[in-house]
Amino acid sequence: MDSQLGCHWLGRATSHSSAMLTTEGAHTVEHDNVKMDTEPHRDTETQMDTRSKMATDTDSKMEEADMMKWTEVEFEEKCTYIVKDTPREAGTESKGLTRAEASLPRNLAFKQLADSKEVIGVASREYIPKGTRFGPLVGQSYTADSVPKDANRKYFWRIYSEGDFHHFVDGLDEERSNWMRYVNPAHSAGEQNLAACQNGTNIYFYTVRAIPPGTELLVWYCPEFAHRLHYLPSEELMMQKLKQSLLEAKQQASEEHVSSSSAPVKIEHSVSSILGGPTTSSKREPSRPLATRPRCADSPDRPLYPRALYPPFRPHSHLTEEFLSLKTSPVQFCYTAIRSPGNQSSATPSPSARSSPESSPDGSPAAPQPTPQSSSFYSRGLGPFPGYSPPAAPLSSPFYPPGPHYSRYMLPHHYPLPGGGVPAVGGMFPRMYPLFSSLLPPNMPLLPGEAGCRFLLPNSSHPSFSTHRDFLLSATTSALSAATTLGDKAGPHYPHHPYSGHDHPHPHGHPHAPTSGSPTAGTAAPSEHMPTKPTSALLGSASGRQEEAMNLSKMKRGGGSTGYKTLPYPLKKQNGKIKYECNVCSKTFGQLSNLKVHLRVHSGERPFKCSTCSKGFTQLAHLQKHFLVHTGEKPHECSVCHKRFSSTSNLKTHLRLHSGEKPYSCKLCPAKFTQFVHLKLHKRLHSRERPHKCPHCHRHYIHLCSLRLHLKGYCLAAVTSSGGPTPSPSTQEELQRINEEIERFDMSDHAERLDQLQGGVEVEAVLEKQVLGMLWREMDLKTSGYRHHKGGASELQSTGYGLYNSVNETSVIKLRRSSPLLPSNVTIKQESEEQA
DNA sequence: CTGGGGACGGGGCCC
DNA sequence: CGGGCCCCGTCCCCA
Repeated sequence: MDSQLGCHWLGRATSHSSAMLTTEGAHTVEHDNVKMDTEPHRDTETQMDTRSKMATDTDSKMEEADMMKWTEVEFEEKCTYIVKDTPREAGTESKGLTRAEASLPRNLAFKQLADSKEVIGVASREYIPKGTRFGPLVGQSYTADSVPKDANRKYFWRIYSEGDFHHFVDGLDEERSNWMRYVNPAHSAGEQNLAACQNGTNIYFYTVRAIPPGTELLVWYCPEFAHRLHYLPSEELMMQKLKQSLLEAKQQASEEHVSSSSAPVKIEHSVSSILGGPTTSSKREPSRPLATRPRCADSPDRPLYPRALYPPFRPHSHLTEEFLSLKTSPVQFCYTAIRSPGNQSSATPSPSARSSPESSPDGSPAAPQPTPQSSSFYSRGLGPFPGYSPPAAPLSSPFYPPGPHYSRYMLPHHYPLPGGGVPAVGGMFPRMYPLFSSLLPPNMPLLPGEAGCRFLLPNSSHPSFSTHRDFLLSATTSALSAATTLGDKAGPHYPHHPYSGHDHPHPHGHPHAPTSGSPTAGTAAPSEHMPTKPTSALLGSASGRQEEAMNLSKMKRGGGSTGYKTLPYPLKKQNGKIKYECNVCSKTFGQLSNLKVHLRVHSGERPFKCSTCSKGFTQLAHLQKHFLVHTGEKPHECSVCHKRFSSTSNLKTHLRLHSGEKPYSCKLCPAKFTQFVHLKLHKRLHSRERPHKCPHCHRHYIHLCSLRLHLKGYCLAAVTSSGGPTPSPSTQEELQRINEEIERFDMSDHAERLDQLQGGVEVEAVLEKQVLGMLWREMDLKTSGYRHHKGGASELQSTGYGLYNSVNETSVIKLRRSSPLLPSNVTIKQESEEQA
């Protein structure tokens, strides 16, 4: 399908095809990284040229600047999308997946080495909008006292509470962690597409830019996070320092340098070491802002390197040289560095986790590295998902994550934390140690229309960095103050997100409740400042157009809504209770809110507008659903065939294909359909002109013979008007069935032929017997009392009209034999049957 | 014409 | 009270 083409490359996860792709990607990566590493400030141009032609610098910078001002609180509150981990299900182990691997959300894919299951990174399988939250990071919790002395701390994350160390989250054990352990760190602003934040006691990764399909996720601290860690706000600055340190290391370690062509070494580098300088960890460490490092009682002799990456303790390895020389593709470099023996991912340090649990804390040598061409993405849980071909490689073929991964796909920023998130604990801040192992840049071109989502530009000279300090809002900085600041700075181009109306700054700087789920509450909402149409940050970003940041609710009001607590007309009371009745269609609703929403149907008000396609919707939920069209998200998966759908309705319809349920049946023929629309279309077949109208009732027939049959005692109106006893309801029902059967016959070719035959009364008698005989047969089949009736159809068949069987054989009509209105022939049939 | 799917509108209900 | 979720229904398109 054409729809699959866009992302096809990612789905081609076979070693062959993916190798080709990876190779191509490697070149790009190399190219970008060469420039990035040598001339970091030019990376912006490179990436802009290759990926973001549609994005204007202004838009990107604005988005970047805004995002980089966000505090962790803002990240949490303004989060637009929430992607939960794939729920753990029984049998996952049998698929050879670790818990960490199995937890990968459906819209992500592991980057793997083709010849092993070694996970070396995480990439997007599809477009991921800016403002998407992943997480929380899962791992084993250790208090300072409970940490094993010999613990491998490469995956340690420190959770802070009110500035003090609270506990560790250890992602080492792949059976006790989640996929986030595999995410590589960004080493430049241009690469960064995730920002790590601690919300409450959990660590989340937020997308800080729209992520095109096939882009590796690369995480870095959010500004506030970095600030708390006393880290450099820009990873590029960090990288510069790293490179400087590596240069020093190279000089100092030239004698003990390990050839890059020799057996690869499992090289890991922690942020700490990077900062401190990799020459020697112990030597450089003092230069690092140790004061920022949380005091860890359990690591007296060695600082924590929770997610070490580059060779922190082996700064003289080939990795360093390669990194410095930039002669080797970063991809290759990455593979070389992280390759570990065996295929078990648990033993394989991915660039994100890039530290093998089995590896020594200081990075022991690893197995020979594969070529970069041998790496591949493999998508798990692909199935027949549009845009992603199920990987043919055995690595991934059996992986079909269960159920929707987007159970709370889109949540308002104020929504409670999903995924069992621990309730936020005020004042708890994370300490993060993102990895530096992967030099893979987001090398995939942007998708059309998403250019505006570009948040970070790979340019350290970007204002977002030059003003970075300004972003370092205190942990207690309220969204209000931040938003106000942003609003003042960003003005109408502030990159709002879909729900941003709630707490985004007003374009004119009007403060409002920052986190209120009810945007209107406490808002003066001067109409002159209220945009007439709501927009969504998400939508706006996806569209590439920067529309005014605005409050959805305000917009609704400004857009002509009936207003807050008011309706344009008084409500009536019924039995002392307010009757929420629509003054247009008189529909009543149980709640005022429902009525108000309903009134938009009549007013035409569509306050929720998609800034991508400008479509308007009456409800935000509809807009949210609609936006899946642009993102390509299909959160609902068929449990049988794993096909994915954007809506539950469509999934439900699809499930009928598996269950065989066809709830929409034609009353005029045996046809049944899974969708109502199909029945409607089908019914048109029955809508032929019917010139033969019954003089007593509404029925009319195509063929005269059918009318004659109908008039032969089966017209309820005629029976009633004839002075006879009023038929009982059950009898009326039976008559109805008979007439339906007559109508079916009327639709058949047999009626056509019979009409042409003009056989008169004799033929009609046969017809009657045949029609009713079919009814009997149906009933008898149901009751297992059927005995072949020699009349009816068989007789018709003998006269050349037996094809009618095909219709009646499947009739569901049942006729009670005791009906007083039954024709005599039916009675005879009954008797004969009972006598037999 | 049928079957299947995508997209969307609308309302009920819960939080 | 509004937001969000869920559901049903409808229309349209395409094979």
